[in-house]
Amino acid sequence: MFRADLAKLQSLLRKIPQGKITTYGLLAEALGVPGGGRYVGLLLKTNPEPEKYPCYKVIKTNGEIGGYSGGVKEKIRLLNADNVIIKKRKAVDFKRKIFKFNMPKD
DNA sequence: AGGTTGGCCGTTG
DNA sequence: TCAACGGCCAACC
Repeated sequence: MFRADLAKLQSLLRKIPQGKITTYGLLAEALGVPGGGRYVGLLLKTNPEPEKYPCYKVIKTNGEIGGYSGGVKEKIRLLNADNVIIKKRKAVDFKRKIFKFNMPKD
């Protein structure tokens, strides 16, 4: 289950256009695990392949950066590179940068 | 607006 | 099988 979800996770993350971001909860829903935000974080932290997909685009629902395997500072820097302004470890106007996925029901 | 508490889902030992 | 842990979330103070 772990691997399968991770694969979907990668697929979803790759759909995120530059300048946009998403949240753990949102991803969880897209994965078919509503409320499993923690699960998503777990996936990203245990099987992190930053070279394969932009996991730094994933932030918390309230706009906070959350955490990052490579360090929050790094995450913030990457987000800034994606036109996402971080202020006081929170994303500015993140609400309109959130990318909505198509719920795969499969 | 910021800190704490309990609950969510799934993994791991 | 049980208990503890997470890159979380929402409700409460």
